[in-house]
Amino acid sequence: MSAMTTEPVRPAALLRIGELARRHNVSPDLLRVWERRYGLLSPERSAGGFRLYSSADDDRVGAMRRHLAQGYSAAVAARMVLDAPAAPPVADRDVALAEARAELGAALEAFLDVEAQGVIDRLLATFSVEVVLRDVVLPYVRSLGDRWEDGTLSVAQEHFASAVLRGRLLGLARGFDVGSGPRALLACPSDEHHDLGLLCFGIGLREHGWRITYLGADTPIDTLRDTAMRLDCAEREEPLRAVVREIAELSGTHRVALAGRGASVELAHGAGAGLLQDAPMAAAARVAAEAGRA
Amino acid sequence: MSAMTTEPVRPAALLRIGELARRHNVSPDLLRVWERRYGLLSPERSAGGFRLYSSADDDRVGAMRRHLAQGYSAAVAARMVLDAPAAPPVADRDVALAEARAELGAALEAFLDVEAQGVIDRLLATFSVEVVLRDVVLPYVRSLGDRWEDGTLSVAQEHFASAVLRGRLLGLARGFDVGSGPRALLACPSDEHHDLGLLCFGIGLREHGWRITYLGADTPIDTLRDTAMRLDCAEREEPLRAVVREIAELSGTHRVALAGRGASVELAHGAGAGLLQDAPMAAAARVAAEAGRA
DNA sequence: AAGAGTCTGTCCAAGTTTTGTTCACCAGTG
DNA sequence: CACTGGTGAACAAAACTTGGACAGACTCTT
Repeated sequence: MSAMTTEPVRPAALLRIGELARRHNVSPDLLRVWERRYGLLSPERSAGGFRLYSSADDDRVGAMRRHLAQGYSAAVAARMVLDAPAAPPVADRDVALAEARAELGAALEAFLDVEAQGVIDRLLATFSVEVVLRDVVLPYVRSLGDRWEDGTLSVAQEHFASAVLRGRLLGLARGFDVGSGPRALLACPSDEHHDLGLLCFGIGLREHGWRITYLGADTPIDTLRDTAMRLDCAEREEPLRAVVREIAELSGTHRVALAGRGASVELAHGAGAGLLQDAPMAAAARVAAEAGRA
Repeated sequence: MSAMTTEPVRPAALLRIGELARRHNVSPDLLRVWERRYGLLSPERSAGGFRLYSSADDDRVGAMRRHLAQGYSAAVAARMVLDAPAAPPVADRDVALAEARAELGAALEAFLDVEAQGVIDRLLATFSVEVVLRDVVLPYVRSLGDRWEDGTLSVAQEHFASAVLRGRLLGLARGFDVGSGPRALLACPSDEHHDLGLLCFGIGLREHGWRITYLGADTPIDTLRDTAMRLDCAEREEPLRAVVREIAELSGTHRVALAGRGASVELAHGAGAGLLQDAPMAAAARVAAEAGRA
């Protein structure tokens, strides 16, 4: 598991009921009642009889809360949690991913940090990074954008969701420049602040052995040029419009590709740059394959 | 902070109980009781029977306190400390921190992701989150800003460093809304894109038991208001200027504080808001303490 | 549409455990 | 001598336990 917190080891991390309750924003009474009625939890006991919960119990409470947030009744939710270990040979992968997407959205839009992180943890434990990004994170990011334009989503919800996802993605970006593959310099142009797609693309390339230098949102074209020169990097990607002349210049010495909503065939052609029209993860795979062939 | 120039913390230096207690802001009685009940410490004795603590004991007390702050009960915390392998001692804390800061800067400015991550890993293994943020990350972020204005640093370097640090900080922000403490809603106002300081402040508050909802950079004032209403949150922070009227309005129903370079006494006063002028980590400690007293 | 039954989270009360502090009294240190 | 430390017992507050009662929201039946 790649994205652990700072806690080094915790085999014996036992929590008492108050702390577990606090961590999930739930009352201690409720935890006891879930134990009594549904057998959801089976904590050890201290010498004096206090409940001591393991991290497995902790996970179960998180799952329970997620299911409740989805609208399941407590009894059903508990049953689902308890049956879960038997279920992970998930009947249908696509269904599981779709459900996860919905859960992730529900959690993020209700500002439930812990639950959202739990969904991502579970996904990463079951599926590859590529699949998680391609089939859950990116679709959700796209829907974020759409619904933000609609006004269906508040700016705060969009910001919160972005912050949580950016944290996870940057966590996955550890070791971005390790290895000996070709190097990609990734940046969004000036005034472009939506960098999550680019970040996913970078992680995708990384999975194919590339080294990434990630500059992120709102990067002026000339600092990009300078950095491309300075690093021995051979590639770059970026989404937008009227820096065509500079891009054209740069594409003389480096391979440049445009991507994202602002990119078009004409724009790319005019700048002498490549165009990435496919989805980020697919584009990453393709680019890596092409570079390998060359 | 510790102007105890009497002794330069030689590894062989043995502390008596009063000094150890003072260093950790804990009563001597408590140290004795931790020793008797949990066997946490095993000090040597002076000829006359006084306890003499080694630096390993010193570390154990620090670890104990950290676990306690995380919500573990004393018995469990002690067991975790005793089960964990002892960390190798650090010769001189301040020197180590200064060196780490230099290393971190060098790595980031040379676009060396792995090295930078390694420095942070090492720091977090040795020091508490609060210390690392206060004495390494925040000073470096500040110098980033300064040198960016100077032109000493390229935009790319600044962007890269920000991205790496933001990733780590957001990683530390996991479980931001866990618990039952007061809730803080954190955001930078519109057009403010430097959120690292705010993020550190949030982590600091978190360490003191607050729940955080983090919206990040460039958040319009009205979405902030709506979200403050929607969550039961009682607090908020944010750095800037001509949304004074809206802030004034909001400060009627919620506690509001301004911070950062754009904040001034007049501005805060005009908006009926508080002002955080001290360093982020200190401000976090202070705010938490004040709220606790109230 | 009213009533009965169910589900679910909260509240209560009396008793126990855990944990930090206090106290009384004596001893070591400088 | 003034101050700090050692010991052990007692203490008080916080946290927890058990078992049951209970109110609000549903669902099902009549």
